[in-house]
Amino acid sequence: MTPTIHDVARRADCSIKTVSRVINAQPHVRPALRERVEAAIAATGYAPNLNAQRLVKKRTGALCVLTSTSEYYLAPDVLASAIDLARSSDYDLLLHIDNDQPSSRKQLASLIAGRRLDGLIITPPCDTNPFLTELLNHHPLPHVFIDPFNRDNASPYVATDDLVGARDLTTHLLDIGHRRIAFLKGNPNLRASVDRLTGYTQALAQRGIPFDPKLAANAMGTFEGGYNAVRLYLSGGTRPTAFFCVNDHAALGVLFALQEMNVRVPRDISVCGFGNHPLGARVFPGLTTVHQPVQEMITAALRLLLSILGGGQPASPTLLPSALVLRGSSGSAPGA
Amino acid sequence: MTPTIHDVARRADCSIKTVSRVINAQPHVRPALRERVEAAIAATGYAPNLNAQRLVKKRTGALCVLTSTSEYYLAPDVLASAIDLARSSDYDLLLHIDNDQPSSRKQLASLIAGRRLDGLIITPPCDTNPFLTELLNHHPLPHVFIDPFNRDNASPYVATDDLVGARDLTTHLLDIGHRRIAFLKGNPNLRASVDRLTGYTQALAQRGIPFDPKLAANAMGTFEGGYNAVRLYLSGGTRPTAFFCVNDHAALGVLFALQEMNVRVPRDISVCGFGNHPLGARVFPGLTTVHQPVQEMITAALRLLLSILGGGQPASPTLLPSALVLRGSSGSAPGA
DNA sequence: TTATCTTATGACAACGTTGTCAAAATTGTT
DNA sequence: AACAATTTTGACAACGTTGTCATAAGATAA
Repeated sequence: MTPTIHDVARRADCSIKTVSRVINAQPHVRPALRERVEAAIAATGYAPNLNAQRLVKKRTGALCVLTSTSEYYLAPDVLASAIDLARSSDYDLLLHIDNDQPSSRKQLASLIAGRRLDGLIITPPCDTNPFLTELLNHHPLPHVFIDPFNRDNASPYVATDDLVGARDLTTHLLDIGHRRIAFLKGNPNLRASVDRLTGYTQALAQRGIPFDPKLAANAMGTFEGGYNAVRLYLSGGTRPTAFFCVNDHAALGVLFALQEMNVRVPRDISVCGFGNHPLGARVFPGLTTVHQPVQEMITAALRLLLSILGGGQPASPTLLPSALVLRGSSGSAPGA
Repeated sequence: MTPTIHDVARRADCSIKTVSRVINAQPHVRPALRERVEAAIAATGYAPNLNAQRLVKKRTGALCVLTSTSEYYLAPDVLASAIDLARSSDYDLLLHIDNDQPSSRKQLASLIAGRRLDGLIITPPCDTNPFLTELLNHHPLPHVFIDPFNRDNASPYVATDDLVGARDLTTHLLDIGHRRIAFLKGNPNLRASVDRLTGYTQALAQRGIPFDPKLAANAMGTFEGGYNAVRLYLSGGTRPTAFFCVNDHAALGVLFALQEMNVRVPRDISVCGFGNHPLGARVFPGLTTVHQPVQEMITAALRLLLSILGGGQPASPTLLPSALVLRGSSGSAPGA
């Protein structure tokens, strides 16, 4: 039988309450007794029963990261630090993949309406899922957004400065002689997509280069989208000298298509992505991109959530900086 | 205040036990009363308190996938089906990234010795982590291995038939004319690494081609390992006509190095990986590889674990088939 | 020493479920 | 109609903690 607090108390010849005090590092236990209890804990191999604690403390002890399969690269190593952080605050970190399918909805409802969570971290594009909004309306739950579409929202959030990142990268391309830079747009329901496009146009405007709508095509932010966009572009008349893609997935599609068509990158055409997905460092040539601190965003969001749960004040939104990552896929414009 | 079973009972004018019966779909409730209770549940928005249930049922309600950051591609979409499956059996699926660092160890100990889990799924190379073994020795916990190093182990496991996969791919390379096929080895503590090498040598043997130890170099199963191995090989005398890498990570490193050195793939040298990591479909040329059904392995392992927890018999080990995935990175041997 | 204040300790009732078992209600049998 | 057999229902004690509050034990002051 696994030992309970009673076994420890009996062994240390004291009350269960005293053991409880020792476990929870509470004051009002004399050193001698404290030691006796600690010895008893060690001897019995006692560990407090989580469910009993949670029951009386009225906490579920679970937080959840709500994510869609598509947008972020949430591989375990990215999550590791968040899992770590959560556990050190005595929370389990769950993961829910919200694909808006019936089964996913049902489970989401069971999580939220079933009061199985203490808090929620919502990554895009889940923040624009009306089913979720509805659910949260009826069943209030502390939550934090990552990169939400609507920043005027009352809920706290963490985001990257996509606009500046995109502007900087575009400016860099202009600096190395590019004048015809195509922008491959993404999902317009994502804050990041919109901001990146804005950053692109702002950079052009700063150099007095008119925005040419023909240079802004839709790639849906997917590999296939990027791939198809290139096929379309290169069959047309004037080529761009660079493709700036709303994210790395699209950029990899572009790269693939160009290499397939024997277009030399970056000699003939430069390719840039956004996000600094690990894949970008594995393809040849390495993908020039903008680093988006996904891991930092998640841990920042979790920290925010924990501070809310801890009764802290509703911390102010955080904007994390992005940073250029220059690799082989970009270079001077042909003839520049 | 969130409603409890008492609120429902009061409203339905019956005992809490009856409500409990209805919740748990147990017999011995007359239809009329059952309906009244259901109405009361709907009216109050009642959902049972998980911790109370788990406390009395003596379950933690948590399973954990133990993974190392390196070996498998456990992105959320791969985990999605397992998370789904777990939740439909009323378990939370946790994730622990075991990097054998002090902090990771501490948390692993807290999970296992603290009896915070009902079961464990262990992915390689965690199965060879002595700290874990020790921990499980002292604190027995139902667990299932994925691709364990030692298959004679008493614990049930799920694995892929790496040997056959590697043999098939090697045979394919032989079929299209390759004779000097380099094999880039991986972590010798991984069952998969060993089996893949064996598959390679078996295929050679079947065709009467002697195994040349010079053609078997160590790439550690990493991108950098593959990259460095190529640099080493190509500076030497006779080139291989194909590189068969223990996994896709190494293969991507090989591909990168070759492209950097202007070696044409597959015209000059073919490159193959193992695992069918999503990256392999995103690079140009697409990576020829062997599909390893990671998602199926995880769900199979979970199903096994659930059946054990459900008191089923210790189901027999499962070997899932692998399958060739031929893409652009492999082709006929030069001059063949 | 005695009165007073502070600090330690423990009894006992929560927390919200499910399991056990006895009692009540219903059904079937003669 | 009376009795037995069955089904339905509920009272109450678990489960293993923490919080409340009363009391016991020390420390301090006179």
